[in-house]
Amino acid sequence: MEITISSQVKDPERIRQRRAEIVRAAVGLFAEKGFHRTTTREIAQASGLSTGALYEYVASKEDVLFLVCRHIHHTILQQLKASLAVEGPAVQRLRQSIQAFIGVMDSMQDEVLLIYQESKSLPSPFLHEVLRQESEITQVFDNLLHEGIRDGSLRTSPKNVPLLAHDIVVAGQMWAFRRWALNTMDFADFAASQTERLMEACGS
Amino acid sequence: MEITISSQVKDPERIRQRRAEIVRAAVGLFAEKGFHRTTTREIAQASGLSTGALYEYVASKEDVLFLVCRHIHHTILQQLKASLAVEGPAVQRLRQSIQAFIGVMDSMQDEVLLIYQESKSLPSPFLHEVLRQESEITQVFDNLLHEGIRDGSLRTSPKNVPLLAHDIVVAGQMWAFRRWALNTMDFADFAASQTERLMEACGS
Amino acid sequence: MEITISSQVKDPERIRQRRAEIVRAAVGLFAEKGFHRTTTREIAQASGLSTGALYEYVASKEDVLFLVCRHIHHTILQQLKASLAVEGPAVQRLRQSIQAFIGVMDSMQDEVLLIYQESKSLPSPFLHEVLRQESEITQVFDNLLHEGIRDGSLRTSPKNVPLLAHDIVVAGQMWAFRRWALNTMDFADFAASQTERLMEACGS
Amino acid sequence: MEITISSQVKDPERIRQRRAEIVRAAVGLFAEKGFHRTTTREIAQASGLSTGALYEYVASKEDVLFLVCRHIHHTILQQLKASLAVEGPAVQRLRQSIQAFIGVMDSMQDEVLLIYQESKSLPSPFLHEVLRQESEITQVFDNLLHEGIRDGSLRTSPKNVPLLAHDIVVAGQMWAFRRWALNTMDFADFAASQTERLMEACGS
DNA sequence: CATGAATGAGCATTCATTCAT
DNA sequence: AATGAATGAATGCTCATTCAT
Repeated sequence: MEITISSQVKDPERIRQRRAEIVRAAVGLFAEKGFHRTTTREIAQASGLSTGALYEYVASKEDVLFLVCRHIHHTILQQLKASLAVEGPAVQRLRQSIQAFIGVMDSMQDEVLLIYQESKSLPSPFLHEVLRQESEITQVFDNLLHEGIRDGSLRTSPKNVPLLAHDIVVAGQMWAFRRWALNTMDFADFAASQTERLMEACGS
Repeated sequence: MEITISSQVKDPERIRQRRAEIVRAAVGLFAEKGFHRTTTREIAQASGLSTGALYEYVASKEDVLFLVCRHIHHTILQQLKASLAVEGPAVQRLRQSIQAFIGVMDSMQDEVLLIYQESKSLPSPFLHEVLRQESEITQVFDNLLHEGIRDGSLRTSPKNVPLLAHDIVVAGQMWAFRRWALNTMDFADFAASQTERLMEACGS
Repeated sequence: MEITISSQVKDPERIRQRRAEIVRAAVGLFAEKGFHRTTTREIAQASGLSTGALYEYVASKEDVLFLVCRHIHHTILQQLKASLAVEGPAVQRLRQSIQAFIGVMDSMQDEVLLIYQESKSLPSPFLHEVLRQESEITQVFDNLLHEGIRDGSLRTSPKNVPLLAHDIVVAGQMWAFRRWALNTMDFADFAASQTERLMEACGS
Repeated sequence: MEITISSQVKDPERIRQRRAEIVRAAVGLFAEKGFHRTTTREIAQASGLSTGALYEYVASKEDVLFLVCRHIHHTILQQLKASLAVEGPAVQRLRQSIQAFIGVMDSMQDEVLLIYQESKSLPSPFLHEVLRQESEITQVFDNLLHEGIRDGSLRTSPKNVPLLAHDIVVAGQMWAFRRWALNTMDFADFAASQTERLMEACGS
């Protein structure tokens, strides 16, 4: 199910470590100069690898981009799901999750922007996997909204749910991709305003 | 104020015509394969120019990208401003503009996506100009919101205005940049839902 | 029918000239160091072209190899066919052709060796064309043999013809590909001996 | 006299076994993809060795090619010499040897082709040894021809002998290197025809 | 003004060989 | 002896830009 990136190296633990280094290095480079303007030599060097060693852990530059995108999504999803581990009516968990999500968007501005700008450079199967992961994020809110409707804590129609879920995600991500305009604004204000607006839109 | 792209050619009308061709060709190519994967040869050919002639109307590939972005913004702004030419309370003009804007986003999906994905490849002065134009779009809604507060047709605080304006723009643009997920949805439904949600958020 | 090698350049005469240069340069390099040990940079330089210019006349290194092989076969065939332009019984024209062919093998030792050693590096469609051309050479002798049988100047069975034709070709080519062993021998002796032996085998 | 390929390993029997594996693997790979397109990794893997272990039995990729060529020649010579162990006039042993040789060419088509196409990649001292072995094969026929002249079973002049010996070898090898054209022919027919023709050329 | 051939720096990727473990 | 990860020079090819005609 999960896409597997092939490696020449046998030790899985070493692969894990080196790829973590590669991703760490590449996020910085891609965020700074973009995927196409970053050379594999730069990625290798910034990862502490030789030109050739990079290709022992990855089969192409596109593989690196995919690893980067996947890592970003994993991180976001993990933090988002952690925020769900509270008791109470769905409306409360929804608010919690929106706040958590916006917080993650703040701490991962570069990464979110990167996905917006570079994922189109992914080969088709990789792109689909990345979009699937992006959908998974939206799905978290989709599920919460349905729960809220079921337990009566949210007053909105199920037919509004899918779009509302997307609105939530986009309202959070914009802190990253419209940073150039929103940087005059205090993050706390942004987070509070967006949360309130979204909660109301969801019928809280 | 406006950035001027230099040209070897004297006749301004010829420059206008040729650049229109270049932009038309480049929008298609950039949308299809991205800025970096498009070659200047392809742009020239698709514009009906020779490789060399392209460089009589433009000094670099980045110039082409800038012309493309500027043209997209001009088109959007023009259509958006046309929607303002109605009488009545601001609330009514706001609704009109939001609907118009979402309509434009639908008809310019490729172009909007293009700006999201490729504007980072612009050299700094160009990028700033493009962001200024993007702000101009937001400003349209910003102004309408302030008007609505002044004429009492909108019940919201002025301090909410900047973010609300951004929310409106992003809520429209997402039809373009999340097309991969929203394509299961009918455009009319999308437009209606977003308009309602945004109007309520604005205190209509 | 004939395979066409694509070029970015429009002027066919210029293509002809430059490719002639490329072939001339490549024959020398391939003969000296082999196809794989020759770099495209070397080919370009030896052709009086820049690295990039080479690729205006050819799409890949394999294209160069094909052009080389085709040129060699064209030259051989042309000289071989010139030798047929005599009157008289087939037996006489056969002898003439064998002598001419062996003479060509002598003057094109490097080229014949090159085809033996490098044609396997051709992509499949090119390889087939090269083998077709090689067959064309054999066919010349095949035809002469049949003529000789018909006009009674050769006493052999038609069923022997195909193999005899190959024997002739190979008996000539060996002057090139077994040069390392035959270089103790005088060319005139070689030519005379092989011609006699082949003529007898053909039933003259 | 014999060239010795150095090894890091002490035990000669182990060297023998491992090199036999290497040769077996490399023949297949070289025949399939050629010397240059085969990687040392592939050779190692196909030999059941690790990348590093390969270099304990061989000092370079060229060493492998040499071992391959030498093994091929050994096999051919051994089978050829086995065919000489009959009594009778030289003419009879010659016929026997030609038939045996052509049979070997049939069973070793890939190997013979390999030597034709790849031996030029051998470093000079190796190449000379390989050519010496090739000469040894020719020498078998050279000797038989001289014997036949001495014992009166062959009517030809000693001065024809060297070239005749080469003709025999080449006439057999062509079954391998012109396989692409001769594959329409039955092997038995080929063997019979070539044997007759060669015997006659030798004055039987 | 227009053409399109030429330039050459730049890039992703490969692979023979080495060497620490 | 064996392993397999690491090295880094080398290579085929691309493409933005220039400039002679």
